[in-house]
Amino acid sequence: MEASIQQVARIAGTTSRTLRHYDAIGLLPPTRIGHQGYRFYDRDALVRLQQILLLRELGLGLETIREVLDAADDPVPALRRHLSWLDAEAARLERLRTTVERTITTLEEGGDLMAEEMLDGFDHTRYKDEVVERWGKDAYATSDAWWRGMSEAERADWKTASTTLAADWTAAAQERVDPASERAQALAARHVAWLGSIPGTPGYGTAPVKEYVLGLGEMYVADPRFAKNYGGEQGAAFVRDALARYAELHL
Amino acid sequence: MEASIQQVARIAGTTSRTLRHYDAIGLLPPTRIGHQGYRFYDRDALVRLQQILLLRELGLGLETIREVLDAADDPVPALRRHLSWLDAEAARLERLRTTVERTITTLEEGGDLMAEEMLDGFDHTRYKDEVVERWGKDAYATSDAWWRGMSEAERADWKTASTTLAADWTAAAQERVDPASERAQALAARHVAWLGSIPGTPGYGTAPVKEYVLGLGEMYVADPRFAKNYGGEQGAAFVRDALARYAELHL
DNA sequence: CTAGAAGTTGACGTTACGTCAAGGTCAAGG
DNA sequence: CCTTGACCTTGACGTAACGTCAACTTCTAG
Repeated sequence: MEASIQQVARIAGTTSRTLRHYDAIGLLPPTRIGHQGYRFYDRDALVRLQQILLLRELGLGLETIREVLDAADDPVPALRRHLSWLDAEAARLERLRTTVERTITTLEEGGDLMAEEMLDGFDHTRYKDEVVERWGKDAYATSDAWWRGMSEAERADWKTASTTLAADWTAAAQERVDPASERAQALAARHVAWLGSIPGTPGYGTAPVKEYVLGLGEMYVADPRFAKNYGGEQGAAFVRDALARYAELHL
Repeated sequence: MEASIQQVARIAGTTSRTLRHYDAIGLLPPTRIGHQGYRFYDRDALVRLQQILLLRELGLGLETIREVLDAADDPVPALRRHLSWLDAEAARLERLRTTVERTITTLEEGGDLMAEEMLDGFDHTRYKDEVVERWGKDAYATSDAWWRGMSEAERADWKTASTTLAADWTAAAQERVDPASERAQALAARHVAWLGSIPGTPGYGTAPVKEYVLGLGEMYVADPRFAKNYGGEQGAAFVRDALARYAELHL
């Protein structure tokens, strides 16, 4: 039993264009090609098409589908991989959601789009809840007061310094420097000194508390808002590793 | 203060290619272009770039970003729209997850990829839990026994009949027929008769129970596994409406 | 003066088709 | 026999947001 391209498309609930596409990429060649060039499909082809469409609905790419079907492989491992991909995507969306909501809140409280950026170097304010929970209300209140007490010019200077630091981190990370190298450790020293200059930091006046530094490092990696200051997740991981080593040796 | 394309890219944590792209699509033209064709950006451009990147991280498209920034519009509505898009995406992923898991289960229980398709017309087995809960263990057991008792040939015939019915529904839906029209109601009659021919269906022997038919209609729409048999959500909604009307008038 | 770093403009590749465009094939009806 | 209409064909462009050469020019430091 043979069917034309249009008939097959209707039966399977897709379009003739899709079938031509699958032919073009070699995923589903027609059973027979008439002297006029018309494509004809038999029952086996229809079965394969159904499998393709099934897998496609699960969200797999055509290339993956081809591998699964052609290898006559057990499709379960591929499906499991796909499952974890779905999970990763869901997690990403959830993070986006959180960020968007936070941005909306910021805007509605009177901030402009840049208000978020302006605080880039001043991580605490954006993590009020976490900071309060982990380091106490006083730490937050102190640094908050310090921040609010600065003049515009002072803030600008301070921001420049922190931006420069972040840029240097990013550059080092992009050059794939070893976190244990002198260069990275020098940056870590600057970073720690910078942290120590912020009133409210645990250990302010002497040197920041080791656990505080380690915790910050993790936060840089875990949260995209921080991570982006250091060149994404990779960069943040580099910062975290360098800071961790520095903290172990010197704090 | 001016900076070259490369410098700006590093500061903002992006690439020069991206900046050229933004120039090309008119999203962020450079402040000045040197006699050599080099692009130079000033502080304002950098601010705009930061805003662009911020919005981009939230998942907005460049076109949307342009609208938000150029209209000097309140970005909150756009962000809210984006938020609901994110929600829809999350829901979609969740559905996919469920389906993939179900497929894995099916495969591990010894079914092949087609086992899922083979049961297309025989909805009950795929909804064992729901069916049992709503219509009782007996209904499920009866229809299951009936299905297993058929020969391959009988199943093939039966499948053909149900496939044809689904195809007819799909065609009618695509032609935007009115669910109350004669054609749609004739299909509904066939559908109800078909349901009535399945042992285990509530009302088997006489006519299917009205609530059962209505419930099925909702399930067709709600679950993509059913919906696809009738040409997607739109098609399933058509089937549901036609069935609902038929059930009200005749059951 | 010359290497190397950085800049430029094309242009193709990516995903899975949708959507014309231009034209050949086939069955039915006048 | 001719037309109409349905169905088929092969291109080829468009999509989102750049990555990645390629080929060439310009700037900067030794």
